Amino acid sequence: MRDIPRFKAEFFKALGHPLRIRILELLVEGERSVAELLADVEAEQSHLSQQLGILRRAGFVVSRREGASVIYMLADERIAELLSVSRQMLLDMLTASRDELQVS
Amino acid sequence: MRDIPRFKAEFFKALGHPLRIRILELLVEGERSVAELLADVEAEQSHLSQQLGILRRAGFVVSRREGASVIYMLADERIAELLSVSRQMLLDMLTASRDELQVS
DNA sequence: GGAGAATATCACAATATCGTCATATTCTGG
DNA sequence: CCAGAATATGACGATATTGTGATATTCTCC
Repeated sequence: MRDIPRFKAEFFKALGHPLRIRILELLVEGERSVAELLADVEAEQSHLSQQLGILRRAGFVVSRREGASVIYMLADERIAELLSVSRQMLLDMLTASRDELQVS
Repeated sequence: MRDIPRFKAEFFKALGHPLRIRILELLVEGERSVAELLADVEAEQSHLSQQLGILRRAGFVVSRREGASVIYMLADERIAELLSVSRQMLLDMLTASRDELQVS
């Protein structure tokens, strides 16, 4: 299996969009219908739906139909872990570059 | 600060390329010169250099010059953690979809 | 200082992703 | 069954990313 980097790159690429990150952050707090997501996010309905589709096909979220609406939830709790590790790394990077500016 | 999703997306986008993942996986094992990386990776020299630049600007790696060559290393040990979490999640996803095929 | 190794940058065609608008599908209530 | 709400899909121009080949830069050794 020499395609692991390819799969991993696909995995991370699916996280590489502000709207998709926003969606995942909302879903970390709990499952939500598309309408609820749409209310919390600044995006067109079709755009949201498309990004949900990308997350679904990448395996980050699962959906179920409930009457007229569709509910999305995280497919794996480790997604929250990924998001929080990245958040902490980002904060540290920002701090580091701020310190560098101080020095120079 | 309402641009956190934007920063996080940039962060993950920098991981969203097979060659960049490959580079990071090699650097998890220890620092390496560009020439050494080039030997372990199937890519043109200029392409490798460009992807190293992306990783450097994104803050994932740091480099130092040592004589005629340039040595790269991970900027943060948590990168190894990110890669291993993603690997495990990918394996689980593959297992899950294999099981689904069994059933149907 | 010049030749050549090691690395980085530039220019650019090929491809992929993004975001919008229009339209299709699936459900509910009457 | 029909109207309308909720969600998904298709088409497509705009923009970004990829990967290659050519060239620039930086270093070492003679």
